[in-house]
Amino acid sequence: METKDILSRRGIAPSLTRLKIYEYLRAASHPSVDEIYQNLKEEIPTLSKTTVYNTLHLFVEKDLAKALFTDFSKNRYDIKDVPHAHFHCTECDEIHDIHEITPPRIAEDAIEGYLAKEAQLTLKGVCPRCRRQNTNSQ
Amino acid sequence: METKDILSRRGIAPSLTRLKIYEYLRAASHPSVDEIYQNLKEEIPTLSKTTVYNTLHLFVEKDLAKALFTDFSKNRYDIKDVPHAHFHCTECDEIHDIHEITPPRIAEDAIEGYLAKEAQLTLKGVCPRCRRQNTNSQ
DNA sequence: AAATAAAACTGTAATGATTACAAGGGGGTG
DNA sequence: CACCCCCTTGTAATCATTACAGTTTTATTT
Ligand SMILES: [Mn+2]
Ligand SMILES: [Mn+2]
Ligand SMILES: [Zn+2]
Ligand SMILES: [Zn+2]
Repeated sequence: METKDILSRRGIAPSLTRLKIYEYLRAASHPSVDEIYQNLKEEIPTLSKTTVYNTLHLFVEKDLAKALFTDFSKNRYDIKDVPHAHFHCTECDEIHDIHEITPPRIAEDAIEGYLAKEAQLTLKGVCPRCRRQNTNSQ
Repeated sequence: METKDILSRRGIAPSLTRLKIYEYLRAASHPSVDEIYQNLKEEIPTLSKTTVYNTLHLFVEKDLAKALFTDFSKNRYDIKDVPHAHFHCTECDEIHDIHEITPPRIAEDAIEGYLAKEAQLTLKGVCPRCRRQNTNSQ
């Protein structure tokens, strides 16, 4: 399906800016607002960072994207897609998709009294590349 | 075990400030830096917010506490204790412990190439109190 | 095609969390 | 008492995010 249609079907007008932000988010790996902004402003020189914020908020509201849970100070975003876990490398701060492990599927009423909508599973540790570098430099 | 000993055995000098911060963190529910600061400065009028930051960083480094993964702008902290999941209410922004569900126990080498150290499982939705309020106000 | 209204986008300023850094202070050791 | 270490403090700088008002673009109506 075309990006244009993905946005339209969620009631989002498919402006050029929104298409580009959506496609960047889809292709990149859990980018921050600033990463999106820095990269797209080459193509769209008039782009404003506020627009990136606005657009991501819109995507999250319309359930096209989600903000990742992290413990560093800037948010990362991800396309809503097949469920998967995330691995947060504490050395390089990259976030990798882990499809071998999935967050448990929680029914909305699984926890007495609560209304559960979404589950995120995040692992923390050292990624393959950083492990290799550590070994080599010893 | 006394708080003093808990700190000492990790190689942390048990100063009054550190004891109080540790005990606040233990008793409170996933406080932010500012919450800890605001509450403790009644008892310790000379307390500096920098000290709260320093102390929490130290606790995390020494594996006494951990920073929670969230998608809002200020970090929340938790005592390292029995594994449990967290529920993040999108209405009131409170974080509740969920002991009925636990993050999967991941072996260090569970994912090919990675070194996994820790797993956090976070649910998102509406907490019981906010659900009741929503119903009442309709 | 001009007029109008709605929506999208921009730039700047304000806010808030976090970090950087340099200096103050207090207790133990010689 | 002098010295040192490390805990603590206060201020300034940095960075992410939000608030907001104004401008541009797009769609709709006349
Ligand atoms: Mn992902
Ligand atoms: Mn907890
Ligand atoms: Zn890495
Ligand atoms: Zn709530």
